[in-house]
Amino acid sequence: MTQPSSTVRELIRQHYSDLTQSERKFANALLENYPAAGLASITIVAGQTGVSTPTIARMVQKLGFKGFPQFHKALLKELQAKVSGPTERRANWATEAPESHLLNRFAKAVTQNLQTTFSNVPSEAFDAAAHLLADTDHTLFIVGGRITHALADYAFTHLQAVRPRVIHLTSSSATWPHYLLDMEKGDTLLMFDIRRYESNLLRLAELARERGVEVVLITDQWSSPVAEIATHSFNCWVEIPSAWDSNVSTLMLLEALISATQEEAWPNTKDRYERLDRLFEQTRLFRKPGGQ
Amino acid sequence: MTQPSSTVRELIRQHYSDLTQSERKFANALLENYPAAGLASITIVAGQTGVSTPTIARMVQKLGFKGFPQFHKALLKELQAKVSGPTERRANWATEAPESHLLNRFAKAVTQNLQTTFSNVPSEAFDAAAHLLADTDHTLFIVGGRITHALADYAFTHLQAVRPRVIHLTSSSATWPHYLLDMEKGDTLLMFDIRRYESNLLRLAELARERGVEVVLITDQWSSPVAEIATHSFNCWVEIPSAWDSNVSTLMLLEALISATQEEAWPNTKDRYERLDRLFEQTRLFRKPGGQ
DNA sequence: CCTGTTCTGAAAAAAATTTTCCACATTGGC
DNA sequence: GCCAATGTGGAAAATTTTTTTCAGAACAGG
Repeated sequence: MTQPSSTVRELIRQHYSDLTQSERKFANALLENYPAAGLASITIVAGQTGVSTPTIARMVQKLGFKGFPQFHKALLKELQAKVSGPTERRANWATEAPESHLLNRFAKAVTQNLQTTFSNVPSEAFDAAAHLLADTDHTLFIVGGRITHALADYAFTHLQAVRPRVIHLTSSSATWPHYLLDMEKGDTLLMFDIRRYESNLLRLAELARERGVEVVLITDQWSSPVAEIATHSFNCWVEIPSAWDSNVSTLMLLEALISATQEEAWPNTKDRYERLDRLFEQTRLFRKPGGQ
Repeated sequence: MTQPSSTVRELIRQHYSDLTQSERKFANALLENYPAAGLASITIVAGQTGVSTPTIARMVQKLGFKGFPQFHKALLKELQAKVSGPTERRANWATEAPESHLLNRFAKAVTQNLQTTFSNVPSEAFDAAAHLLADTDHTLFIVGGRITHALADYAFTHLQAVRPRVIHLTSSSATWPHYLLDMEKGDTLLMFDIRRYESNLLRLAELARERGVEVVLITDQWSSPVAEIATHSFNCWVEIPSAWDSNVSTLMLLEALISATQEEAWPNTKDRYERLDRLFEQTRLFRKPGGQ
């Protein structure tokens, strides 16, 4: 029996791991268009999702409802409570929180940043940079600054899964000379430098350049001084109403780059991914995936 | 025939004078609880209003619908449009690259994720979580998984600037017992766990909980098992057309949380920020900012 | 008080929706 | 590569919903 306190949304999350592929298809559709996507008849709902009616029927039973009508009723009750509850206006995209809530202000700023960042990425440079990152004939070095260290770490984790010969320069610049020693012509250095730009990153870039290393730079909208010597550099809009900078757009660009790199290197990467999966399986560090 | 532009609400106003007493009873009930009161079956709707089914059927025909099902569909469409409405404007924000370019496909997916994530954040839980993170009377522990380690790192770097008593649990779970030793009732543990969920994180959360530690969880749309014991948990939409998951929305939620934390702790934080600035100045690790 | 009109809801008929059953397809293990 | 187990959708059966019909109630006006 469905507990009175739990919303359908919660029920879906609770039972998500029990759901089959087709059932998840509906679950996702519903969560993305909640609750409207579940309020039509089971026939229509199934048609919109692209699955059969029995699939929907089975799924709502898994959630604990006796049948689709009961599920329908539950959704409706939630909708009723929501509308009559606080104030109706959920006009803008956001939570039920008022316009002035930090969440909404934040959403606005971040969206703006993403949009500007995207419309300023030159696609040829992007493709070229992805090509460099996918070049397994040479070594790829990654380095970040004080804040961007975490981004470099993220890039390293993913790129290491995609290709061999990836090296993460630890944040302590004292060790950098050791890495420089191993850099060769044709290697690539992926750098992150957003304000306050760090002088030792500039020094590192200069020395790498002298060795014939290609430098790919991800920086903010004002451009780090490294941009002048980088092979490719990308600007990310980072300003938010706060004392520090947002790295959401930076991460998005990075992920897009990783994705492009992966696409380019796919034939090799696929095998690598599967091996990685098996290794994780063996070390039993991870449970079976909850997701698909 | 129902005009495509007019809402049911408008139709009711237009035809109100044609309606009989019983019909108005339903019209009022619907307007007061719009649109939920009209989205159940005609039988239920009639029952709730205290009139008979033929009355409802006659009325929706007066409004211009062919039958109740068509009326139902119109209401549903309005609801759907309302939710997805203002955000739909993804316009032509993108680079000069063609629609099919990876950059644009990526932008689309990420935007969708951000939007869905945002509209699923419960603002009370958000505020409550920020309150926990800002509580300097207790220690704040931060931990992430294999991929989310970078996010935990990012959170640590920022929160450490905001407040004292922040501890980052290194990714090696072998050392976690040491940290558990120091956890006390009222402390907070900020966790990141996206699929594939890691069983040692669940164990850690359980042990922390036993010690009376508040657990704030940031997870994906399918929810880590930790969610069941967490004090507050937040779902981030992470799916992109790729073999791995995007953490853009995760980072956004994290940054929003940090921002809220900072706002809450500001009187104390301000001084802390200024001291940090002076320290950086002294160690000369950083140049003067290039930005504003 | 009667009559004609309008309104209303019970009940039957019609039209759907939902559920059940079963065969086919797909997946994962050996 | 085969077999068992599981997942999926078509189609019929069961159920519910919607519509229609129609008889009686309410009301206004004479």
